[in-house]
This record gives sequence, C-alpha cells and structure tokens, in this order.
Amino acid sequence: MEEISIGEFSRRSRLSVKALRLYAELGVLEPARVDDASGYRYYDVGQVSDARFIAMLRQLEFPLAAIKELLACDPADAAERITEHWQRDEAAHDARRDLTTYLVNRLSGKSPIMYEVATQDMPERSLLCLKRNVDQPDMWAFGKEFIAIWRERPVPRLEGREGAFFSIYWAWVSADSDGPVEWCMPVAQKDAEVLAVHYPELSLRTEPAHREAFVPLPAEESGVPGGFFQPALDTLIAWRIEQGIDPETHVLKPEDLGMRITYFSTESSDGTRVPDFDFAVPFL
Amino acid sequence: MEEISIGEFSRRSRLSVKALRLYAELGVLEPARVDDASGYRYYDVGQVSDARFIAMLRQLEFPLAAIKELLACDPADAAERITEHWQRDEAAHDARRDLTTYLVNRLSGKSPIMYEVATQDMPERSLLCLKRNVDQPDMWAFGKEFIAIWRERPVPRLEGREGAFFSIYWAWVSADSDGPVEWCMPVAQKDAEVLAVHYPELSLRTEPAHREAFVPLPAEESGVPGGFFQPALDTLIAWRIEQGIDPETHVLKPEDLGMRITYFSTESSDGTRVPDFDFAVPFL
DNA sequence: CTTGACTCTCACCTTGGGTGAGGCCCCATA
DNA sequence: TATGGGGCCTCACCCAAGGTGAGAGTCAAG
Repeated sequence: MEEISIGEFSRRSRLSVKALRLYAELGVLEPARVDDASGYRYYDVGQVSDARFIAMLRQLEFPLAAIKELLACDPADAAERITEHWQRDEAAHDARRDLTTYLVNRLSGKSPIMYEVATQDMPERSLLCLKRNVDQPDMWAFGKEFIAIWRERPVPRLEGREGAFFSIYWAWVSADSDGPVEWCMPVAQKDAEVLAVHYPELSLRTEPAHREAFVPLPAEESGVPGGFFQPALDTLIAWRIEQGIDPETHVLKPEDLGMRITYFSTESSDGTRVPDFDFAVPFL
Repeated sequence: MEEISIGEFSRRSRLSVKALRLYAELGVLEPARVDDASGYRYYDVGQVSDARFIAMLRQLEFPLAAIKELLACDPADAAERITEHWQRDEAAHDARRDLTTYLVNRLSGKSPIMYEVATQDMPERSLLCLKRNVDQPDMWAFGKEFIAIWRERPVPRLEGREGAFFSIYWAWVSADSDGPVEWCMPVAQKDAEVLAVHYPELSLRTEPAHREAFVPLPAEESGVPGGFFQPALDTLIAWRIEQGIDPETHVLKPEDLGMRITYFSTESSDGTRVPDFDFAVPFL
C-alpha cells in the first residue's frame, strides 16, 4: 500500500493535521507507520475512508471515545449505536423546540390559554386495554365502543382519579395521522387475571408507578375532545419548563408513557354526579 | 428588595454556584451587592427570573456572550434572535439527520438506487414564474397549465439546460402537504421587462448565479414525477456527504433555492428530439 | 549543499463549567 | 462572649476537541 505524509492525508481526509495528531494520540486513528528517528507519521492511503468515517461521526457529535468503540465493533452494531445516538439527538432537539416556542411566545407577549396544572402520584396499576390506530374522526366512535364493553359486562370500578378509565394517545392524532390510541380501564391488581378472562377482546398489562402532570378541563368542554388539546399540551410544556424539570432525566415525552385523557365524574354541590375529565402527561 | 446569599440564589434559580460566579465574572448576571470586606455576593430575589432566563438560553446552547447581548436588548429583538438561533439549530439538525440516514444505510449494507450525479454552474437568470400551493395529485395539472401558457403565447426559448423551464419544490409535496410549487421559464435578461408585460399572470424575478447538483433521469421515467423523487434526493444527499460539502457554508437545503425538476429535450441519434428531465438541488 | 516547505514536540488558549484545597465569614447555640 | 459548623471566598487544576504559535528537526528538489 502507498504511504503518504500527514499533510497529504489531511488534504485527502479533510481533517486538520492537529485533529489527526490528537486521534493518533488517543488511539482513534493510528498512522500506519511512525518513523523512529524523525517521529514523522505516515498513513496508508486506505486509511482515508476510516478518517472520513470519523469525520462524519464527529459531525454527529460523537465523542472520540465513542468513536473508538464504534470503529471496533461490526457494522450492524455500529448502525444500531448511531440510531440510538440519533434518537437522543432528536429528543434533545424536541426539548429545545418546546423551549424556543415557549420563550418566543413569552417574549412576544403572547400568553396562550393557560389551564391550572396539578400533579398526582399514580400507583402501579393493572389495566384492561384496547389499542387501535384511529384518526381524529374515528376517535370518539372508538371511545364509545370501549365504554359499551363495560355497560355490557360491568366491572367493579375503583375509587378516585387513579381508578378512572382513560385514553392514551401513543402518537399524534389528527385528520391525517392515526394514533395509535389506547383505551384503558384500571382494575384491582388481585382480580386482574381472573377478570381478564371475561374480556377476551382486551389485553391486560401493568403500568408502572409514575407521576402525572394534568390540567383538569372544565366540564362544559366535555364531549368530543377537540380544541383544548393543543392549548392543554402547551400548558403542560410551559409548566414543565417553568418547573425546570430536566428533559434529560425527567422524561415528559408523549412517546414514553403516552399523553392521556382521564374520564371520571365528580359529585357536584347538589349531589348529582357530573362528568369531568383532564388531560395528563406522565413523567418520571 | 430582599437580599439572598449565593447558595440560596443557586437553589432558587437552579444554577450551580460555580456557574453563578462565572456569570458574575463575565458580567452576564451580576450580584446586586458584593460585600467589600468579605467578598460575599448578595443577590436580589428579583434576579431569579433573569437567572432562569439565562438557564433556558443555555439549554438552547446560546454562548454566554450572546446571552449577555440578549439580556440587553428589548423583548421583541430577543424573540427574533432566538428564532434565528432556532433556525440554525434546525438546519444543523436536518444535516445530522441526512448524515445519520446515510451512515445507517451504508453500514446496514442497504445501497439505495443511485443515479449519476453531475454539476453545472448556473448563470444569473431572469425567470417568469407561477407559484401556487398544490399537493401531489394537482401537481401535474398545474404543470400542464403552465405549459399551456407558452403554447398560447410562445416565447423565444433559450439554449441548453440553463434555458430549459423547470419546477421548484419550495417545500415537501405529498398527498397531505402542498408545496408551494413554482414553475419557471428562463427568458433573456435584456428582454425580460418587455416580455413580462405579455404574461400578466406570471411574476418576473431574477435568480442569483449558483451551482446545481443534478441527477439526469432516464427518459422512460418521463411523465408524472413519481417514484424517482425520494431515491434521487437520497442520491444527492449521499453525493453531498461524500463530497464533504460543508453543510454550514455550502448550503444545500431545499428551503434555500429550492429543489427542482428541469424539463428539456435532447436530440437522439436518429435526429428526433426526445423529452428528458433531471432532478437538481442548488448549492452555493 | 542549501533552501524552503513540511513536520515534530511543547506550551498555552478557547467554552462552560466541575472539583478540590486552604482559608475566611456568618450565625446560632452554649 | 466564645465556639462550632456550615457557607463562602479565591486559586489552581481538570475535561473535550481541538486551534495557534514557538523553536527545532527533516525531507526533497535544485
């Protein structure tokens, strides 16, 4: 193979000489030969592709230590690591987008509709669920279908907000993007297995304990979930930002546990039960 | 106003004491009072909101020098700067996305359809244009409408690829996202003003000189632009990455000058003219 | 053999902090 | 009023991923 000097290698790989010396020192990319007497580094022409690969990984902001590992593992493994890295990058970018939106709105004096935010610690729960891809128009029909199940074959309802049934938006739902959406009914953990038998169309799963930030929505807005969605999400995003909840450690992304609407009823002053619901985002 | 110690201020602002001392030193956030004898820093409770603002800007990766300037200018100006900063962030993120896709595909051994890439220096040109928001289904009808104009009221056609008419995709065009799309006819610069009078429905503009990377598409694929779109774009993205064209200085983003399809005809061996077209992305 | 371009090492600079040493300072309790 | 403990001070050094410059050695062409 042909040997070339560091300057020539620098030109071909489009990496600075200084960077190449650093990579050599850290063992990320070692010259094919180092002259004992002069200390001159000589590279093999075939190393140019390695150098280009390193340059690309640096553009993706991989630390040199990670690059060293990446070079050692097989291509499939490397591809997976790069994908993981990308997902973290994208999550961080989403957080920055939310923060930018919040700041620009605040500085422009635009104060969006703001609901009151509350939090609740949710225990680990057993859930009987129905998950499906539906778009906005079909959303409510899907909910009615779910509720009909319990009218047909009633189940002992649990107390409080944590016992109320709810729907999870696992992804964005609009006219042209369809969920998936999951409807869930919490059931007593001890009876879960037994109960599940009576609902073969539902799947049983356990949701881990977590905290939820939620905005109670006024009862008048009951009915088809509609216009409150974006302002409620904006409220929760602004809330997270103002609380200073670290987006890295305290995940508050719809994709993680799923933003959700909890449906329950509260006893009003005259003793009648009025339907009520809230919009919640789980975080850890 | 109430004075608090640096530790208390650190807790309230969620900034480390070390960071606060650095900000004080750089004049980004100065304590309300510094005790002469002890050197103790005392902050005003009202400064907590400034500190939170700085923390947010740091999350957006603003350098401290830029933050110092931002604090000095009025809110509207600050909002604008943050928006600009966000746009750069988003552009960089797009470049990283392209690079990630390219690398993961290459490492997974998936070699997408690759066309031959050519480049051409384009001179400054006068263009007669028709711009409209259309989605994929209406795209071709829009093109026919544009071509009909020239059949009705012919214009002297210019020579070569740089004289051919073309369509620009100013944004993504699919079934549920609609352009805008612009159809353009290059005309001689000296006649441009005069000619424009005859085409009141078209707007006249001058496109700056630039370079274009393009993939000539086989004539058989002529007709409604369809399946070649994504592979052609992938080819150009991969080409840019392999060329090592710096995405920061050599902009190659659809938003800048617009990715485009140029329609022209080439003389085949038997003397008949066959329609041909190519997919191009401009860069600087 | 000389000259000029290339390369070597070494040291210091950058940003936005983190960490630790050694020494004051402040305040509450005895 | 003394004293202890925690808070605060400065100063120095560390990190990544290089950039810049000094001073000296090396390579190759004329």
